[in-house]
Amino acid sequence: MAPTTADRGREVRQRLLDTAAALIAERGWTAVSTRVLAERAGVAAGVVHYHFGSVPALLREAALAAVRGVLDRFGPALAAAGTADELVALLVSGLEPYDGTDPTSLLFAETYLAATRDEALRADLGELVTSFRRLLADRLAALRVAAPEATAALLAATVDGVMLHRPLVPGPTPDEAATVLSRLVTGDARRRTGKGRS
Amino acid sequence: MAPTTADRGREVRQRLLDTAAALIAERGWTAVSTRVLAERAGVAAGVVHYHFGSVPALLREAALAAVRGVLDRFGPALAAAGTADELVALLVSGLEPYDGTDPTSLLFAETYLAATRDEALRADLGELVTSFRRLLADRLAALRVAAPEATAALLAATVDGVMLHRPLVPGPTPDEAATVLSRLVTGDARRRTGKGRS
DNA sequence: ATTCGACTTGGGCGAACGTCCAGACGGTAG
DNA sequence: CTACCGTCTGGACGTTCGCCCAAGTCGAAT
Repeated sequence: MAPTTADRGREVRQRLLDTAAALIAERGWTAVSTRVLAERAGVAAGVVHYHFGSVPALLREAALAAVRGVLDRFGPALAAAGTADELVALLVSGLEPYDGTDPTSLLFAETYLAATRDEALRADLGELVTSFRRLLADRLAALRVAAPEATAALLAATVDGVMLHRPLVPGPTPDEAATVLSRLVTGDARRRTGKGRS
Repeated sequence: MAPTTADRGREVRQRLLDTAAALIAERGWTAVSTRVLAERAGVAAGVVHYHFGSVPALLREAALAAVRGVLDRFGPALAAAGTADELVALLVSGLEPYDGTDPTSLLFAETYLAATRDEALRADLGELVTSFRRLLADRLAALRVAAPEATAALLAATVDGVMLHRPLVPGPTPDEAATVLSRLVTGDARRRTGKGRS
C-alpha cells in the first residue's frame, strides 16, 4: 500500500493541474508562468515540461477538467426540477455561492476567452457547453416550455453573464432574479409554439 | 492649420490608445507588451512611458474609452423603443454584428476580467455598467414592465453572456432569441408580485 | 537668432520568460 | 548486485519583459 514512484508522479501531475486552475483565476490565462506554477506546486520548474508538453497544454487540460467538474455537479441537480420555476430557483440558488471574483467564476471566464485563441480548447469547451445546454433544453422541453433549445441557450448565457457582471455592480437579489427569470420560462407549448424550426 | 508638435503628440497618444484596445482583444489583457504596442503604433518603445505612466495605466484608459464609446452608441438607440418587444428587438439586432471573436466583444470580456484584478478599473467600469443598466431600467419602467431594475440587470448580463458563448456554440437565431427574450419583458405592472416580494 | 519645451529616439538595466537537458535519486526486475 | 526506468533536480540557453534616460529633433515663443 506504500505509494510507489509512479503514484507520486501521478499525484504531482494532479497537483500541477490544480495549481494551474488556481493560477489562471488568480493571474489570468496568459500570465501563468512555468516558474510560479512549479513553485506553488512545490516542485522544480523542469517537472512542468516533464508531465506536460508545454504550459498552454497544461492550462488547457487543467481548465477543461475544472469546467467539466463544475458542470457535472450542476447538471444532475437541475434534472430534479419538477416545474420550470423550480428549475430557475435551482439555477439561481446554485449560483449564489459564486460572487464573480471566486476562482471558479474567474476560471470559467478566462477559459471562454482563451478558447477564442486556441482552436483545440474551443472545440472541447464547445462540447461541454453544448451538453450542458442540451441538458437544460431537455428539462425545459419535458416541462413544456416553448422553444426549449433557444431558451436553454439564453439561460446558460445569462448565468455566465451574471457572473461577469457581479463583481462590478451589486446585482438583483436571488429572489428578484428568480422572479424575473421565471418569466423567461413561462412560455408553454399551448400559448405559443416555437416559430421557425423544431 | 498645419499640425503643431503638440498636435502630433496628441495624435500619437490617441494612436497608442487605439492600438492598445486592439491588442487587448488580440492577445489578452496581460499579454500586451510595451514593445508590441509601440511597434504596432509605429513609434519607439520609449513613447509609451512618455505618454502613460505604465502599461497597465494605458490599458485601463484605452479599455474604458472603448467601452464608453460602445455604450454611448447603444444607449440612445435603445431609448427609441416604443414597446418592450421593440426594445428586445433593438437589443438583439444591435448584437448581430458581433460574433464573439471580434475586437469589441473580446475587449469587453477582457476588461470585465481585468477589473477583478484592478480596483480603479473596477470602479470606473462599474459606473459605466450601472449607467447602462439604469438606462435600460428607465426604459423598461416607462413601458410598465415589472421589476425594471432586476430585469435590466439580467438583460444586460445576458447580452454579455451571449457574446461569451457565441464563439463556442452556434447560438439561437436572432428571431428565436428575440422571441425568448420578449418573454423576459412581458411582466406588466398589474400582473406583478406573483411570487417573490419586491 | 536664440532659447525653450514638447516630443521622440534608441539603447541599456535587471528580471522573468519557456524550454531543454545532463545527471541524481530510488524503487523494481532480472 | 546490477541494470533499468520513471521521476525529479538545478541550471543553462536565448528571448522578451517593464521601465528608464541621455541625447536628438523641431516648431513656438522671445
